[in-house]
Amino acid sequence: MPDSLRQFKADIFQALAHPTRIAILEYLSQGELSAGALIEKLGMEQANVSQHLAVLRAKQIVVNRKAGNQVFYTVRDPIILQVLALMRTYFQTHLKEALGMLDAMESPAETAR
Amino acid sequence: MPDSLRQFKADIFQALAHPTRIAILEYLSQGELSAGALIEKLGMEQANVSQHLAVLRAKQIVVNRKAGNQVFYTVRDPIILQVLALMRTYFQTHLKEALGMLDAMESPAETAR
DNA sequence: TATTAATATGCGAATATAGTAATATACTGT
DNA sequence: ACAGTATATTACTATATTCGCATATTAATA
Repeated sequence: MPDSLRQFKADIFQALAHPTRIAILEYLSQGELSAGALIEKLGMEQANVSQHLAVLRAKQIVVNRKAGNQVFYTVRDPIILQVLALMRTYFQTHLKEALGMLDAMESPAETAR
Repeated sequence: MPDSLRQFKADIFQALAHPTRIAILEYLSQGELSAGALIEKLGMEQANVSQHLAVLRAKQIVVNRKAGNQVFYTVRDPIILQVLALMRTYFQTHLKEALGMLDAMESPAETAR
């Protein structure tokens, strides 16, 4: 497989490699949402969410539809949602290590005894 | 879902977000390989490959086994390979756009006519 | 114990990404 | 045309990633 095709895949993964963008896709997995609805659900700055949406748009992971004042987003290909679902499984399998990492970050005092 | 868990997923995606690391995982999907074998197959600098292996190790996507002089790597959880397989499907579905992007990058003269 | 082979690590430069604040654009209703 | 709402873009700063080079580590062998 030529490197350019691997670059394509890597670019998709790169687009998924941010907690906010994962959150966006998880919300969109339930169906179409407007940018404003996403901003509200995420509780984040408008500009910031808009930039993350731009990243997802650039890689064509989401598509948008303008309706008057608003812009509605959907996940273009459900395969992306399958990937996220697989990652959920992966996460559950390795929950222990994951929590270990989190513990180590959040309560370093406990790890030292 | 708490953001910390999304961060965990994002970190995994981040680890996958490089063509060299994708290549490494694709080679390892066929079975265990030594670092040296990977370096040879990839045709890249030893230090560079080793660094990419370190990224995959840090996220526990691969595990290593020392055998004397050599270090053998394997993909720890086949779910990761399923994710890559899904991405292959995704890629095939969107091959046209992907090739469009590549064309645009590689032969800008054609796009301007 | 010195030498070589296999692999990993540290460092610096170049580039990419993320967040914030400010501004721009597009549409709606008056 | 004007004001207001929804969304996108730009500019800037801080931080992270990647690569090449040099060096360190570990094991095998002379």
